[in-house]
This record gives sequence, structure tokens and C-alpha cells, in this order.
Amino acid sequence: MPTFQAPRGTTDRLPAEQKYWRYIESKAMDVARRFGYGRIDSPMFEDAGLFVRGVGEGTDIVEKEMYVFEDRGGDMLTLRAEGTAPVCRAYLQHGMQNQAQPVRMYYICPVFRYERPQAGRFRQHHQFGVEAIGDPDPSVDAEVIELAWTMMHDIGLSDITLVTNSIGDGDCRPEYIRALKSYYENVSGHLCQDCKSRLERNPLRLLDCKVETCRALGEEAPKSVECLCAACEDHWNRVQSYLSAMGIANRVDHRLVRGLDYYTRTVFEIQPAVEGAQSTICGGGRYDGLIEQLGGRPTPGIGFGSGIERLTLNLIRNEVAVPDEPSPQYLIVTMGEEARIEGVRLANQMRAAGVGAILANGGRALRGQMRQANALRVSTALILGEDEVRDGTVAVRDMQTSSQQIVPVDTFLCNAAGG
RNA sequence: GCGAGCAUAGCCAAGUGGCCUAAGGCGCCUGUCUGUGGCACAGGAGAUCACGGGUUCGAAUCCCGUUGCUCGCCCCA
Repeated sequence: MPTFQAPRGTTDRLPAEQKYWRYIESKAMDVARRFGYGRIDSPMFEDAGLFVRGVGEGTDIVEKEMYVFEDRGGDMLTLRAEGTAPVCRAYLQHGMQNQAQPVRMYYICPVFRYERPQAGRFRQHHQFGVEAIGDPDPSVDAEVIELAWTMMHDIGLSDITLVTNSIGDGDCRPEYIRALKSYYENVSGHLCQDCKSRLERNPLRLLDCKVETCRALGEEAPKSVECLCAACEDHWNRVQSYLSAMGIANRVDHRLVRGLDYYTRTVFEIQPAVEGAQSTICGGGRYDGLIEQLGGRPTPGIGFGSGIERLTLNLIRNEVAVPDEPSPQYLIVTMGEEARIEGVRLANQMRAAGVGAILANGGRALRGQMRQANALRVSTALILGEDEVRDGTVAVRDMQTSSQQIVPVDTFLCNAAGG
């Protein structure tokens, strides 16, 4: 056991794993571009109050998962616990309500939560997310869902399910929760211990309990979509008709609620077909009260977050072909100190010309250096020995075909830089 | 916060009381091949057997504790 290890729930992203990240990030960025979303990068830490106000005091995130610390000036700060609240804060701080609405933004950033790590769950994980702030129209809900759906297919995950629900707004939800509570109070004798406390603390969460008896009760429970006020119902129906116009199938699950307080109306998740804990790879919804909660004028918004670690896990599980990181093109092999000097010079000139070059381990025999060329998967070895140095040439060896020719260094440099 | 399992070189591991001065494989290094890689063969480096204590004539192996990791619950991406 080494003296120091990466802190619990964090991982080193090694060179060999980078290809997944580059792949997902580039696909995500391209989708965002096509939908007209601009990138935003917010700080890694925020005023602790932002999350308390935004996410909700009773949520698990705020109650027990935030990394909170006091800095040397006495400010209470929190490592970013969630993606949406910081973007909304930035929206307010930079007066984005004066831009054309909605303001469309995306982010790729780390998120920190103090949880017990397990498969697909970390204390530092990374999310690709988008937010469309300032437009209440249901077509924006459909657009955000379409964006998520498109991104999944672009990276090669097609065996996935979109799950949707509407949990109403400030007008109809209180009534729904009353109905839900009275339903559960009548059957409270059959509830598990956790659910009994949920009944008081967070009745919506009763619906997604995994205990079999509670599940069965959840099936019969009042459904939020049946208790919507007229405005919410109209919104919900239009989201559904836009989705169907785009041919995006979705399963309405009245037990889908979400753990953050700010959600209103549309909520959704995307789940892969393979069963397993922490299977959700994308989750989001509308948050029409959040900006106001953070001190702004009433402003609607909708967005989602998608966990890059979980996406990677699913790419590997489904054996999606992900392009390798490009390996260095040239390895310079030298024999003797004279040639070494030429090798250093050549590498320097190549790099200056924008061509990738690395020097082989000069302490090794030619054979060992060639082995290195093989191990590094370079496409070409450049060999400098006594003869080449004397003649101002370099032996250019194609590692695939094993064909080799001796060319003047200047000619080689010209060709390499040009091609 | 609760529950379960695991811990032997960089990685995968055999070993369940004494022939363990710890097998084997991958990877790494060297040589066979004095200036040419992949294949093959030969050799080499690399392990306080997670840490601490106990039982025993004897512990990688049994017991206790600690730490770490993994998996599940809660919740989430």
C-alpha cells in the first residue's frame, strides 16, 4: 500500500482511459453546438448558501453530501454539489435576462458529493449538462430531451429508455401531495421503516421505494399526472405531442420523482437496458421556481445532467468502438553521442514545425530502441547513426511495412512539415 | 449513516500451518541478432504476502484489531 492514495471515491484518469473522455466530450460538444448551446464554466466551489437555497434544505445532497469548508477569510464555501444552481447563479449575476430568451448553455465539469462510493458512483464525478433558461414553452422541454436523446445515440448508446413524468407546479403539487399523503396514511401499516419517515419528510419519495410491498402500494397510489392543474396538464400534453412528433418514444412512469426540490412539471431520466444499481445515465427536468428562489425575478428553466463515468461504463459494457488516442507519429532512434545531438536537433525542428516527435531512450542499443518504437506504436522510426550524421541524412523506417529509405534531413523535414 | 465481501510484485494471480529463500502468466529490462521492431528462445529486475498484535516449535495460511478497496442499502449522474 503506497503512503498516499487518491482520496476515497476519486480516481486518476490515466492516459489509457482518456480516449473515452475525449470521445464523449467531443460528441457532447458537437451536439450542444448543433442545438445552439454555448459553453459555460462556473467555479469549482460556490457560496454554500447557493446549494442550500437552490437544491433544498431537506434533500440528501444538502443534508449530508456537501463538501463544505470555511476559507481563510471566513466564507462558507461548497465544492460544486450539482450543476444547475451555479448556472442559474451565473445567469442572474451576468444579467442574462437581458439576452434573447431562452439562454442556452452547456457545461462539462466535476461534481462533488460525500457519499459511499460504489459501482458507478464517486465522490468526484463529472457531468455533461445543459440548461435552457428563460422560456416556459413546452417545446423547450422537448428540445432539451431531444438533445439528451441525440447525445446518447451519437456516442453509441441506443439500447436506452426515456422515462418521463410531470410532477406539477406550485399550484397543483401541494394538492397532489395531500392526496398522496392521505392515500399512504391509510396503508401506513404496510410501509417499510424508511417509507414511514418519508411520509413526513418527503412524500413524493414514497413512490420510488424499492421494497416489494411499498412498490405494490406505489402502483395504486394517486398519479401526479392525474392531479395536474389545467396549465400543467396542457404543458404536459404538448411535451408529449412534441416528443411523438420527433419519434422519441418514452415511458411515462408516475413513480419517477426526483431528489432535488427545485423540479416542477416535466421530469425525465434516461436509463440503459442493462439492469444494475446507479443505472441512470441522464436525469433532468424543469425548474420554474429556481431562479426566483435564488433571488431573481420569476424565470422558467429546464435542463439535465449526465454522468460521464456512467456513460463510459456503458460504452465499455456495450463494447462500443471508441477511437484510440493518436499515438506519437515519429520516434527518433540514435546511436552514439554525435547522433544524439543530431537527434535532439531534429526533434526540436520537427516539433517547431508542428510535427510530433519523441526521442528513444538513448542509453539502449539500437535493437532496444526499435523495440521501443514498436511498443509505442509509432508509425515511423527515424534512425540516426554514424553514416547518417556524416551524410546529413536520416533513415526513415515505416513500422507497418518495414520499408526504409535514406533521405536528406532537410528533405525529410520539408515533407513532414508539409504533409 | 447501515450491511456484506475482499486484501500475495505495475497488472492477473497459485498457495488454506512446515519442503515458501512465495509458482505461473501479462508487462518491463537484457541477450541470442557488434546498425534495425513485432515472433521465438534464454536470462534479469521487481513482493516488508495491506498494517499492528496474538496463537503456535513454526503463520501468506488460524484468531483479534486497524486501515484500505469492492459490492449492496439510502440517495443520485
